[in-house]
Amino acid sequence: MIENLAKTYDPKEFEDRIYKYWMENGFFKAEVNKEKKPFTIMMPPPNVTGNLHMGHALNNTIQDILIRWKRMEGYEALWQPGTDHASISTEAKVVEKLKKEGKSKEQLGREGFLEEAWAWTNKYGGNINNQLKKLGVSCDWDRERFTLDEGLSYAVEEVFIRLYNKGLIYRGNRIINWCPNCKTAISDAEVDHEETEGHIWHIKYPIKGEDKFITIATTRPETMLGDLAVAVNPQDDRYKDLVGKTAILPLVNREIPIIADDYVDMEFGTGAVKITPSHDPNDFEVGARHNIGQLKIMNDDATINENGGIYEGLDRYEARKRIVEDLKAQGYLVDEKKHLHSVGHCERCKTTVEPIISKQWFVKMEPLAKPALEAYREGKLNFIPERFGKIYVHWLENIKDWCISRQLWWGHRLPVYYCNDCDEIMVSREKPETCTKCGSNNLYQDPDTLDTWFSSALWPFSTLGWPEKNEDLNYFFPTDVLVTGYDIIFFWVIRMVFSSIEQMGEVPFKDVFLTGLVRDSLGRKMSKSLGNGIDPLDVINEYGADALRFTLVTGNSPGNDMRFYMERVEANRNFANKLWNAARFVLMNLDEKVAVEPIDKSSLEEEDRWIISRINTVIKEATTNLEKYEIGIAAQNIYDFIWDEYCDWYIEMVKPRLYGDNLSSKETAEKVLLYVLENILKLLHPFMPYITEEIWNHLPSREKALIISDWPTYNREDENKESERKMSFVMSAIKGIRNARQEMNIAPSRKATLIFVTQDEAVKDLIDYGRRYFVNLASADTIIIEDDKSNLGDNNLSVVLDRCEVFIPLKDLVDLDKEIERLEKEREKLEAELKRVRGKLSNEGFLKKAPEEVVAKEREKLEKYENMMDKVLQRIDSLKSSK
RNA sequence: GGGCGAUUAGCUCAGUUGGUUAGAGUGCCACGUUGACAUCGUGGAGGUCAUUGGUUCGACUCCAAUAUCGCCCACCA
Repeated sequence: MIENLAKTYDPKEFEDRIYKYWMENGFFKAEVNKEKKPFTIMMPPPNVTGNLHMGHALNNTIQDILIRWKRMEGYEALWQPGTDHASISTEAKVVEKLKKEGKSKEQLGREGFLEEAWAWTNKYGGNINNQLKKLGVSCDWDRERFTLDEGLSYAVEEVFIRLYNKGLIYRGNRIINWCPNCKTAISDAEVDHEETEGHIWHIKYPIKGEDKFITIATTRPETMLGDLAVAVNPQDDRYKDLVGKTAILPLVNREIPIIADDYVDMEFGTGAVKITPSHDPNDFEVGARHNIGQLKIMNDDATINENGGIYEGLDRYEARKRIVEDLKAQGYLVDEKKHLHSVGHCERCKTTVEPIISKQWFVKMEPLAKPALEAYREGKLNFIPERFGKIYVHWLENIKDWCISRQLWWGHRLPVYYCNDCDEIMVSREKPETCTKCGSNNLYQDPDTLDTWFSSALWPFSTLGWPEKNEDLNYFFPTDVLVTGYDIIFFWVIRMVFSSIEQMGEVPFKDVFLTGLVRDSLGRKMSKSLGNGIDPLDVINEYGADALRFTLVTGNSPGNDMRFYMERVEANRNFANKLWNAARFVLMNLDEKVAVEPIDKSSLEEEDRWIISRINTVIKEATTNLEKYEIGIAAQNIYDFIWDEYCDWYIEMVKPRLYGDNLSSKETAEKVLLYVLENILKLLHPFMPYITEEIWNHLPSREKALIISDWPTYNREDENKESERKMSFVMSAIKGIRNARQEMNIAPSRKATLIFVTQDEAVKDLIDYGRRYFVNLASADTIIIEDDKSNLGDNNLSVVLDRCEVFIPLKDLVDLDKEIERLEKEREKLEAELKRVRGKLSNEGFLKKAPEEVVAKEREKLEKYENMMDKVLQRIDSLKSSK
């Protein structure tokens, strides 16, 4: 008897202790080891000041499963952790904090603000890592990186400079998305489009020198203050004679040309479009083609600027209202209709984005997108599930240049300097002494910082020390798999791919595993504003990290959203408890000396061979499924085996041996129980690392920690189909007997004689051999085997099996009518089956074209069912006639 | 306007290349405290796999339409 486990599973008692044990022993560490193959995963860096939510819990659980499994398989497994500075989001939080203190960014100045931001980062920066630790993640914490680290910042500058020198980064005056609340430019990817109910107004512009008008349509009338032309389609007969003439902008009285451009859709609106080149991307293009100049009419906070005349100072929506009123009053408003259209919002603060002309820095995307597309087409990059490949391709094929400058302070400042005297641009890591063009020493650095995603795009190699050439980079890069949410493909996945190809010459990872969203029980997105978020830490606290992890990876296939139910967590906690108690049972019955002895195969009994064969198959199935990233199915394989086969059948079958007098048989049972338990713990470890390690630590046979033990492998010689067939007969007999007894309401405590009637010698042997199964599991006291049933009376329950009938004499308890009714139900079931099988076998096409083995299987079924049907009918007749 | 996903037991979901008596968890009903576990055991009820066609000897699985729901992308003022 061995030191016992606690009576009930209590994850709180050991989870933290086990995590500490792993950390103290350095099991998560990875280092260059030429003896081993590397396996690398880069953890998507969470926002440094963020908190763990279910999305993190999901993708980190998946990563941890993969890394633990590969570590056990003998790979040098590196899981690289770290955090992201999240420029716009962190800056907003700090600004808000300052606001509460009555301070502002501008008051503090850049230096002062950055001090505040670092203080904030240091205060909240550790939170998410501690939360991840609760989940059990086995990443190499010694390698933790932060996107604003010195090394990573160096990499960012390096890439910027390289791309600039290659002409892939440029500064340009173009239409960008401006967030008037965050007061910065944002990239296209950071704009969420939302269908919004607005209005469309038709406004007539007088034609100069004529008593005519041209009517345009717009959804943003305030932008007319910046109109520099009216455009029509050159094919449009309605307006042919107006092209080349001049329109007079109402309210403003500016003279603007009427131009012809293919961009205009004759079918839409009035077929005439106002052109506002500084406030609309299409108008910008049209304007450029016709060389009509620029006129910006808005400030950074979306109020009208000095170019807006009497509307100066008004907010954009106030200006819209006033302009519509004025147009109406002056008779220019022709029509006003409700109109559904898509409006861009700032992904972070939800403010309506204003397209606006601005001087910003851009990455030229086409030359970078091309090799990224090729890599995918050449199969160097796989998506799981595959369908996301299409999204990747579509985005890259339609990509536009990436606006990377942000009017923020928290982030990587552009390594760009300007000459105050001659406006020369100098890109360099350090501030140049003098202007490279005019020699002036009157230089200043660009105040802008880079898009956060510019630095995270480099994550797979910057974290390994790039641009320095080192062993780590050589060994661990490229990485093996990236696990992240599908909502981040554009922001991050694609940018890592083209950045890696550009800087490293190869893709950063082979596989991209995309997770779905974790939703609440009603299918809604978990969000702060709805207050429907479930805190993973609360769940861990109540049910343990293992139960949470199991819940997140089961009952769901890759890329699909899932609903989160506490009932499911509870069920998985119950599973952990089941395993806990099974282990407790094994240990209670295990002799310490026996535990370390090898199994003598010749002493194995039928159920031993069966369970060994079964675990062997499960090892194969689970491993294959993991290889296919079918994590949920792998988990299900293991779960079913543990609960149904190991606990419900094997442990129950083996009990008489453990309590019996045959010492050798008892010891064999102990060894097999332990052997299977060891393999169960290994298989389940990646999914439920805590409970498995805790139980493992109680096994007398353990040599080293479970986390670094060897992943089990399939052995051909352990597979035993013969034992599986035999056991499946025994189990179906037991089930049949239990079923009949319960249907007839005979309590399990009422022991009975079982009379097996069969002429099949093999079946006889098996029943004889397996007496104890029936005694223990089918409430039998005596077991009799007969050739012939002719002298058995009718006062029996009868169970029809394959090649065998069981009679249970329970004279006083058996109600004949009820028994007939029960057998009639059996008959109906068999009838349906027979009909199906006969149908198949009488179909000539089936016989001709189906594979032989499939036909043979159906023939076997037919024989079996016919045989069983005969017996059931005989029995029914016999009972009826004896009434 | 394009693209994608979902539709399977009351509920939430699996079902891996077409051949299973279509599964699980949960819920429901009945019975059960034999020393691993009531966070349990045993048995049961419950599904014409959204609809309609097609391919095939054979379709939950492949193809095409339809319907409903959801998501993503897109410059139509």
